[in-house]
Amino acid sequence: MFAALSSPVRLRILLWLLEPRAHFPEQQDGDLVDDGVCVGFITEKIGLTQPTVSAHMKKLAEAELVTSKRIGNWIFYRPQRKKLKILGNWLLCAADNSSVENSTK
Amino acid sequence: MFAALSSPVRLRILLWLLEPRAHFPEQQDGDLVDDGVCVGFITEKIGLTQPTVSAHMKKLAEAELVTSKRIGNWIFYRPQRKKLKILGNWLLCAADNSSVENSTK
DNA sequence: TATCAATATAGATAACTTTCTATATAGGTT
DNA sequence: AACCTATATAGAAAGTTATCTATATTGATA
Repeated sequence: MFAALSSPVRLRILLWLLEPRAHFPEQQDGDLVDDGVCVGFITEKIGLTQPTVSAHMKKLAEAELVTSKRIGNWIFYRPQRKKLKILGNWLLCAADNSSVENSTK
Repeated sequence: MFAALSSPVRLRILLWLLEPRAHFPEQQDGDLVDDGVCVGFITEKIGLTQPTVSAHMKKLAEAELVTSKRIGNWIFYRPQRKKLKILGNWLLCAADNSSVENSTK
């Protein structure tokens, strides 16, 4: 998870996905919030090639920070807010020294 | 910060530093909690060479996840709990950002 | 069925990271 | 001062990651 977040490109994309209406135009075939953002929009905004973006999205998905959903030709990526909250709480917990030594990573 | 945490070795070390009494023997010249843990202890426990550990500690320090303090010959590393809390809260905040949240927990 | 459009996969290359060995530095001790 | 001990820095080799171009896959459409 930290590895997935450690790339500035991926972190930027994830933050965009968390507030899709602030960063992307409306989509015809899928709702920005309910369905996610299509790869084409992300590719255009980040300014890298489409295969590179695909690879980044794969890593975010493997870390379960996003989920994907196909509608027609498009694949929509949506952030997994629950996962981010778990990570946030885990950090707070670790910072407070609450003798939790889990290694479920 | 995420880059610093993305190495399993560094994450492990940081978690040890957060609970030093659970993971290290007492030190003569510095208190495990108040002063931090010396590089020698960390090196022995992680099973890498001393220069490698030094490099890892440098990265953690550059990310301000630890601070260092010299006492005599030793350098003691102590975790920056405040920084971890800031990161944890930032993640929680980012996760909550957008308006609509489907509660499929 | 042939074609198109959106995304994924494969493979190559460059850049970065991790680790090591050897050596330097800085503080303490004799 | 000379030496010892703990940690840092330098430099090289190996492993990993990011990026590209070219191609494959998958679903929609004419």
